[in-house]
Amino acid sequence: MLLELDLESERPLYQQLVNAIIKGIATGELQPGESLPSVRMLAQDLGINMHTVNKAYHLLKADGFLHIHRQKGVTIASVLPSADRAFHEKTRADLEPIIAEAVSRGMAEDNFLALCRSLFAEMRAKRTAKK
Amino acid sequence: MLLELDLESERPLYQQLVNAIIKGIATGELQPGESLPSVRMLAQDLGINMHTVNKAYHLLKADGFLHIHRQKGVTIASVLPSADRAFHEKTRADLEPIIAEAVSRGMAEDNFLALCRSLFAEMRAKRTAKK
Amino acid sequence: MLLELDLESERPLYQQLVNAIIKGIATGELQPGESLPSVRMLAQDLGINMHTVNKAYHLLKADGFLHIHRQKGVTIASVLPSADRAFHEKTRADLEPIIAEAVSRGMAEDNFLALCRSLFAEMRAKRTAKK
Amino acid sequence: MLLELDLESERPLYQQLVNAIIKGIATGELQPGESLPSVRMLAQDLGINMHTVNKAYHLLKADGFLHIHRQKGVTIASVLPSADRAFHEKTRADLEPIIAEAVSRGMAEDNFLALCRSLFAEMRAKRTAKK
DNA sequence: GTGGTCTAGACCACA
DNA sequence: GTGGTCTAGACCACG
Repeated sequence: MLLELDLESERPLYQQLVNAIIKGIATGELQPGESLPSVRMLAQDLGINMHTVNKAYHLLKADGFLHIHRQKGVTIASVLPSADRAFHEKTRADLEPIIAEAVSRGMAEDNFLALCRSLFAEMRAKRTAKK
Repeated sequence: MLLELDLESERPLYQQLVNAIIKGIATGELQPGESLPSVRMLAQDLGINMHTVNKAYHLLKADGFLHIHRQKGVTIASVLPSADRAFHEKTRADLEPIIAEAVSRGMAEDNFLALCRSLFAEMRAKRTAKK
Repeated sequence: MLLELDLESERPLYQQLVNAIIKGIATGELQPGESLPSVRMLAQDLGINMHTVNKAYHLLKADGFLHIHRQKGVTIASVLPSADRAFHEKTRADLEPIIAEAVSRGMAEDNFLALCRSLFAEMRAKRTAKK
Repeated sequence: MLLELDLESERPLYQQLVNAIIKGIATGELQPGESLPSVRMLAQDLGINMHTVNKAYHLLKADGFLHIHRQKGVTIASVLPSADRAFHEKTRADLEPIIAEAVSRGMAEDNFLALCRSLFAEMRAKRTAKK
């Protein structure tokens, strides 16, 4: 899997890593049960510090996306976390300011929904390409 | 307009302020051309630091949502910024990790779109109520 | 509040800190809403590294015992977490090996319960002494 | 005796093994004087490293639960260690953080004691069933 | 070789 | 001055 970090971004590196891995899961590039590089390996590959990778891994572990074994290393959870109520609320809170700005700028609801659909389609595209 | 800040939130206060004002515009609570409290007034009302309000105002000015006159004070722009290409790309970038997580958690696309629609409806609701 | 860390112990320093703070809450030495020293201050007082204190604080935050504000610093939660089902199960899992060894060594159930009661009494003692 | 190890657990395998064997003694599944599988056998059965089993056995030997003879193999001690003063203190130290958290979370002392009793009962249950 | 822990020290965002 | 982030490098437990 190809990971690209933007060292210039305001978004913390560990957050970018978290997003990249979740995206990898969404697109099927990372399959449940699959192994991830060790913290040190990935850190070296990305040219960042071990602890930064470690933090990303632990956040994903806390959310149930990863399993971390002391010896076997890190793997994608075989059973991924579900879209529970807490996730719905978090998503709603995240979307609100985005949609508020879209409305303020006069973006049509249909355009916004089309944008969402295209992103969903993008995830699916890689997923099926994989098969 | 009623502003609610969450001092416990991880989101910076100035960011919450920006979001709240944009939401106010989206719901019609804040009309184009309308005046906003002075930096000092709002800071006092909210019990926060003047610099925090200032930062929020200037970010909104940079985005074209506000005009800041040395004499006349702060007003909502009479012509709001449009949903230009840059905004589309920013929105796309913001939505990507959200949608990636939704997909990873097995949330159906329709559920996600329904959530977006309900947020749009919420904005509209206040808008028409206002009329 | 007096914190004592055992640098020789196998138990990680951050874990000892977590335990000490929870004990402080149990005995009433630390009251809900009360402020805790900043990570740097406490680290200096204890002669340990800032990150170690930080880790302890974040674990306690994750469990709902602490609030961490970017500016105001760290405070004991005003509403402490409850003894929910997850806590019961964790406690049961923690107690099992302890009780198994007690049984193996022929310790009478009553003696064990008396030991528990004395520990409860100890917490209460400081609590009422405080009042 | 059936041994179940949780490879995903944070608890080291050797520690789980120690606990499992002590629990076996507590429930009577393992009787004083009884033979245990050799290090190699058990390691193979459990699919774990020989050194891990070895470490568990030696810890139990140090506590007086096991005898290790070069020829006769490994057996449960015919005279089990007693609940001496050192054990009382260790138990007290182990219980303290657990009880502190229970108190902090507002768990009633009676509930906690009931939990302990149920665990004692569990051990006894298997013991009598065995007879 | 893996992650876990701890240290030391730096720069930044926030208010 | 607060916590947040990141780096660099060390030693240890585990298997």
